[in-house]
Amino acid sequence: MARVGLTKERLTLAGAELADEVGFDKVTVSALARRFGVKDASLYSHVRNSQDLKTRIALLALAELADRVAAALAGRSGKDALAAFADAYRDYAREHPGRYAAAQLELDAETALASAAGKHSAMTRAILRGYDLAEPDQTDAIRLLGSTFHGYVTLEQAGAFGHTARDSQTSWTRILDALDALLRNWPTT
Amino acid sequence: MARVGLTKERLTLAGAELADEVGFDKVTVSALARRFGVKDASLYSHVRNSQDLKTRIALLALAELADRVAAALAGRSGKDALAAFADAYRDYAREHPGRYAAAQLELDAETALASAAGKHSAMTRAILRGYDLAEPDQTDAIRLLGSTFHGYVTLEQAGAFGHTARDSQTSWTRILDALDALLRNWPTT
DNA sequence: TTATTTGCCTAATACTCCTAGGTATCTTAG
DNA sequence: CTAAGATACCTAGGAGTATTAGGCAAATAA
Repeated sequence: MARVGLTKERLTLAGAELADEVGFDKVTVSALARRFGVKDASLYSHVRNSQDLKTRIALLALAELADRVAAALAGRSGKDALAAFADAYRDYAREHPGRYAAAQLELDAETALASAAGKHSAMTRAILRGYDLAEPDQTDAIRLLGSTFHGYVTLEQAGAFGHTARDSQTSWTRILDALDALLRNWPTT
Repeated sequence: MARVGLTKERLTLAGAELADEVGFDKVTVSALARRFGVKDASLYSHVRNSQDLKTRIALLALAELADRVAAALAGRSGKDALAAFADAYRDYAREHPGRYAAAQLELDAETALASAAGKHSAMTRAILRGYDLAEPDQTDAIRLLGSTFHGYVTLEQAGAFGHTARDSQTSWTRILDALDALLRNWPTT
């Protein structure tokens, strides 16, 4: 019996690929074992359980996404940064729907701290440097941006924007324009 | 063996309650059977399968949500309507997290047509009547609003806004202010 | 080469989903 | 009011997934 060479890392990566192919919720220990041509039980030397596997995939996705966003953001500011951030986000979700869904997995406090989640919020805050917003408006604006991007990407993935004449790419661009205008002219209370 | 009196409707409602208690993804045929004190197999006289049960819960949630939004929207326009719509949405999600998750279930085309989904998009469009927006800006604005509300509610539910000083209710109110300002002053290309 | 680690296996239990076929309870027509 | 039919719920059982325990063989270290 030739060994296949399983490791945490290979399982996590294969799990992420599987998620992109069939959906994150269909990533299962047995499906992954099947993919490697080994028995289910063999995976348990490498991951604690199904939840552990999913968490690892989620952390992988968060890290990948953070890297992409960081690269996109480098050297940009103002609306350029806003668009780069948003596009990095959306592109990742479109290229890797399963991984994106994985990144949405709610992590326990400890795991979240060890994840790239902190990096994400720092980067979101960085976008606003190009706009003149003080606290607490800044926090509100961050929440608005995060909500809008996440919501758009989720709804787009669910096919919500595919059934009308207006194509999704155009709406996306116009929404970025609108958000930019809003940030430049944030209403005071 | 006294009969419990199962029907599609009671199963669907109990499924919705179960979803709110333990999460939509944990709504299972066996859990529901346990709740009624009957055997798993007994449910299959009333629902076709697990997917059918989930779809019914989703349709229930969509209909309930549409009713709430319609009631909230009645007699309001402009920013009032915007806030009423958004609050109805968010309140429903907070009171019924499982149902709200169910409403996100992707339905096949036929089921979607028979659902309250059409009513939802009509109502979203109705909000914009108080603002001076022509097509295709209107479609873009609808997508922005839908994305932001859905994204905010989802992230809030995931606990994303609970760990900083700024409380979520305040951000929500300010974001509605900001969106109102944006709609009143939609940037032209 | 031997000793040790460890990668993968078999075996077994539990839970969920679902089908087939049976029995008991309700409903309704005569 | 009773017999006939419909149907609510049951038992039995097969298939897939999650997980644990313990074993053998392949890789690695001594």
